Amino acid sequence: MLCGMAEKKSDRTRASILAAARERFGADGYERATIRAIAADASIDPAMVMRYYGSKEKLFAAAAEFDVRLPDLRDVPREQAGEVLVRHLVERWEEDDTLRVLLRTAVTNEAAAERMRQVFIGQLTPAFERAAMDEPAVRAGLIATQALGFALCRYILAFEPIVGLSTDDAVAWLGPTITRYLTSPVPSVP
Amino acid sequence: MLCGMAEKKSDRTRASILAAARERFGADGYERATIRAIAADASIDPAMVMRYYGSKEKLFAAAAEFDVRLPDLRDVPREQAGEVLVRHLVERWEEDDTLRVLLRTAVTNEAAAERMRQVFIGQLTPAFERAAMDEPAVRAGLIATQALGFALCRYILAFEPIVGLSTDDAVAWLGPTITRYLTSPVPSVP
DNA sequence: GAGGAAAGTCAACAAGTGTTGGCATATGCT
DNA sequence: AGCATATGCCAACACTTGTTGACTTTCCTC
Repeated sequence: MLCGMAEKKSDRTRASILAAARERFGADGYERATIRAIAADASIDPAMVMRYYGSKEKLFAAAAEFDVRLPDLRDVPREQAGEVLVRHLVERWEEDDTLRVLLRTAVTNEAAAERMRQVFIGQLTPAFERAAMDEPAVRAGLIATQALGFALCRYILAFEPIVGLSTDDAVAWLGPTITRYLTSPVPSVP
Repeated sequence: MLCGMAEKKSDRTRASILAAARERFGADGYERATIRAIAADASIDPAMVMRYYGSKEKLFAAAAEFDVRLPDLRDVPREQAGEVLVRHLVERWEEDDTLRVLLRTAVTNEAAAERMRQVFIGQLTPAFERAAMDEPAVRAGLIATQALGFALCRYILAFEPIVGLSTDDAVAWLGPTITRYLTSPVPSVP
């Protein structure tokens, strides 16, 4: 078999290591997710993990690679922007566990926290800037508080009333909040 | 010195251990906060920590002892309830680092997560029940998402736009959200 | 002051961590 | 075939962790 092909053997194990890493990091956090456990999940020797990714930190960096893939908010009217954004975020959260990895680890790992800042401030702020909003950074931050708080309570802390919400329920509750953070004039504090 | 007095020597070191533990747990999370580091902060031998608290888990349990001390919401009109609650929570957060300890650790430590559930669902829900609200658990959960998300972004992840908010700013922005979660009729999802 | 408990120190253990180098195996090319 | 390279496993390392037991010092009571 001539190996210009994409399907090399090593690529498969590389990928299975990454999958196992994501699961473990997401379930246990950075410190408690051990290389040995990840290797066991991938049915492989711990040394292989080092061979392929160099170190635990680099493996984590690979596992936490992420892009929010924001929808273009200029297409939707301001009053629906909140609901569109919430639905996008919740669905994104549900389909991809990378965000859960990031959330679990960002609390104790500075590199993960930095990436979180990049994603939620660094990607949201310019998007709002393009939509010609005032105070785009503050609005991005506020939306991050509600979105991350929801994810924290739903996926990490498992608050029953929040876990029990359907996607539609969540959108119906959170949508207006996000809309207000997007559209409300900056409150003047006396 | 007759030792019926309250000021025994051991009580002081006990307290200094607890203070150091709170700081370390709050700054580093459960796993990275080592007994040795806590002991060093308290200028004491690691063995003393075990002598006084038995184990790391018990020390953590002592350090995470906490009560929200909710204000009585029956006194305030519904329209201001959100602002009152937010102001109370933010101030509580600012004055006492126990909540930060809890937040940092709850993400990886199941015992801390359980306590978080007790505090935010177990204490908030019955308070709303007493105030004769419908769906008290869901409302408690939603308020928890916004409150915890705010704390996460402000104290743990250090999102600059959120760190920069004054207490009054925070109340002005979050107050209406909490009020809506308290008062809005349950959205009907088709 | 003598006796005894309380408070603190020291060194060590057993277990688990990330990480490394050497050695076997298999795989693909000529 | 035979060689070279990629892939994988094993055993060990250096280190840190929570935890323990024996020893010394300090302090209070008699």
